[in-house]
Amino acid sequence: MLKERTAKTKRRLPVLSDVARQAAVSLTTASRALDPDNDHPVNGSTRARVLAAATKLAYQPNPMARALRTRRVPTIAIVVHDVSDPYFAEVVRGATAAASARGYLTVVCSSDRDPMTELRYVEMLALSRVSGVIFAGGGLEEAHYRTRMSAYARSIAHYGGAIVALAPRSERWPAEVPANRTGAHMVTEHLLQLGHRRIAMISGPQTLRTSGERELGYLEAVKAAGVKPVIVRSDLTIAGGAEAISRLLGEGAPTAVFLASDTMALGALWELRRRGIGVPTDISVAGFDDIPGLDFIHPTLTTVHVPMAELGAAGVARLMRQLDDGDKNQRTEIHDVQLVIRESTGKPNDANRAG
Amino acid sequence: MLKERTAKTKRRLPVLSDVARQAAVSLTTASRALDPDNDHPVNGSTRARVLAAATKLAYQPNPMARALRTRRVPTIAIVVHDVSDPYFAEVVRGATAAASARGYLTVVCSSDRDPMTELRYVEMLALSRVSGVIFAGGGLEEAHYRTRMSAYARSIAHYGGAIVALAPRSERWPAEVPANRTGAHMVTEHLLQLGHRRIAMISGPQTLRTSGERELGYLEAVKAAGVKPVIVRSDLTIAGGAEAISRLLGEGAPTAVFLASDTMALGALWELRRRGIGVPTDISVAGFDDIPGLDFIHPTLTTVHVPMAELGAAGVARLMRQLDDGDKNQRTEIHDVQLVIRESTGKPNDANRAG
DNA sequence: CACAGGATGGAAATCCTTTTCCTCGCCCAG
DNA sequence: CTGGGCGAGGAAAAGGATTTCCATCCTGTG
Repeated sequence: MLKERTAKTKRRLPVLSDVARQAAVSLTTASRALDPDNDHPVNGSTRARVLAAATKLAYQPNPMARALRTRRVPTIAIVVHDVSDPYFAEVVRGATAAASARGYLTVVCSSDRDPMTELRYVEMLALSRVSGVIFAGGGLEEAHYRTRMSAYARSIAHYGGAIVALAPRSERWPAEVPANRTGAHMVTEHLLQLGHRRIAMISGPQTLRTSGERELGYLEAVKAAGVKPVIVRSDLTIAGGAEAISRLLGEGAPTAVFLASDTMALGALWELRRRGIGVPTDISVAGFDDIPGLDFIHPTLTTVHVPMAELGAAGVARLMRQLDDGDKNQRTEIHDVQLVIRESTGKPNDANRAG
Repeated sequence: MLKERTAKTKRRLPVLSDVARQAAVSLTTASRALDPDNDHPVNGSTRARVLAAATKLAYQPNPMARALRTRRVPTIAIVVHDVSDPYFAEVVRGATAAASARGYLTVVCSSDRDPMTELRYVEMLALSRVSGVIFAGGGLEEAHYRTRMSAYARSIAHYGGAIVALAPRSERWPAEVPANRTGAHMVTEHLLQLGHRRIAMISGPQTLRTSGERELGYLEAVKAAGVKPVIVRSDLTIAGGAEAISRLLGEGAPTAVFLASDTMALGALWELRRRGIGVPTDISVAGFDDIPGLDFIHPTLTTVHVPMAELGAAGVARLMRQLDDGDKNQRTEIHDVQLVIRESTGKPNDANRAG
């Protein structure tokens, strides 16, 4: 007897049955008294007794037992292309903060832009029955990717998990995305107003819808101004930006370049400096996203500000609405972006204007 | 009958009892056959039958049920000061990749350097019974922080969870840390060899052991060279770096500054440019960590390379050794660092050398 | 020939909540 | 006066694996 008590006191964490015993009620009543969402009536004084017992024992429900029964775990996941990419890092920061404020933990899955890795992650997530999954990046188009992904998505939806995208995707998922087209339009307009007439765009892979939307904004702006559009595409990486700008230089080089992401712009600036081409004196450069630290490069980069952390938080909020209110809204919410003018864009110089 | 079969086929995921039935064995045997670590003997042909049934049904064990029974979840956590800080982002990338290779998901907790937030996270983690927790940053010294943290750590250890630190901490946890002292010594030595005699250090908060170790390396080097040490401290942020360097300028300003982190160095470079002070012509600047992107700032920053992703992966490996082999080793493993010389450090100019 | 002990398999307990289904009074309308 | 319905509470099932404990059947040994 004494031994048993000692063992209990020392070793085990308090469980619901301890609370029930302490409050002299059944497990059922204890559970109901502690769950504010339960609609079964519980007498006020009984509830108070249970609550007191729970407090006294410092009882915390066991998440695993609860998860097993409710088939849902108080955890969400966010799938990104690369956590160490500043864009995604910011989104993750916003999402984890918003999730933890609601008592959820956040699993981060960094696919390194590999479709197989991403699929493997999503399979693990579906199996783990996470409450929701946020896809922060666009879809990685590839042979079996789409079919397998939609199968996993169905399985997640099937057990009641929610899904939200933070970038335009071919799947019809609820989404919170930045105003890609408007932003691209704004930055192109900015270059036009500076007097540029030869404005090229360096975009990401054609399979990425984000790239497509940004191209659209660019195209609208240049066409409206009667300027001939020039688009080259490359990887959304530093190396990709460097490689792409090389292709544009030489005969008939543009006087301004708009890159579909700041990461690529970093690569372009790097390559231009390597070649001794002045920015913005010889060529103006603009990016997109406004990742942190753009004030510390040289020259500081003109870009379009995307509210990254806000997107992450909005994704979590959307997830929670689906989970709590059964929100079935599939609409894509657009988040405003802002033009940020820094040093890397300026008027075209005479030689270029003449050429 | 038919209805039952339909329901089974359509709706539910296969569970162990389905496999057992299919293979005509008991639940017990099915479980044992599927678990390679189980030492209870199972007949070869029986095992084959179970395996075949599992494959045929595409059976995957339910992680929640398993977690409830084994009191452990196939998830680890990493606690960082700020996920969007490039240093931590890299560590997280390394850790998540290593964890997923072992079938573990990774929860990321970004404390924003707030002790209360961090404690709240760790409480959630302990409650969730994550298999292990990696503390990537140093301890946030504060009133109740240490006692509460050690209480949570005990509770984690109590249920069999593992803990690893990736920075020196007051708690005696197994740790994988960079060679802070050696690195600081190397970079200070580099400045001495360039001919600098007035070398100041801008360090982080005195409570952070990482700062302390880096100060030690600096002190050893300057003292050995007969140079007077000057240390000022500030926050490990961009703003902190900018603020600290302002304090050093003016009368008797140093000709070289070593900052305890690249983030601070970014702030210092920013402030120096704002004041029109040339780097490295007027003053040499060196950082620590070698966060990604240092090639894109101007001037590129001399620093000490810390293998961030490798630290994250080593942390996971260490966790796994504790979990699998019961490794009780509490030692601190030191990871080599490397001096990376870039543009921000150079010989002191004559005016300074004279002054 | 008897028996210790290993190989093999199964029944049932366990992990801890949540959630059916039931009771049991009691009050009110018909 | 009686059946319907509501407030309150409980017993037991469910959720899906792992892990005791046995129960057999063999085989080698003394």
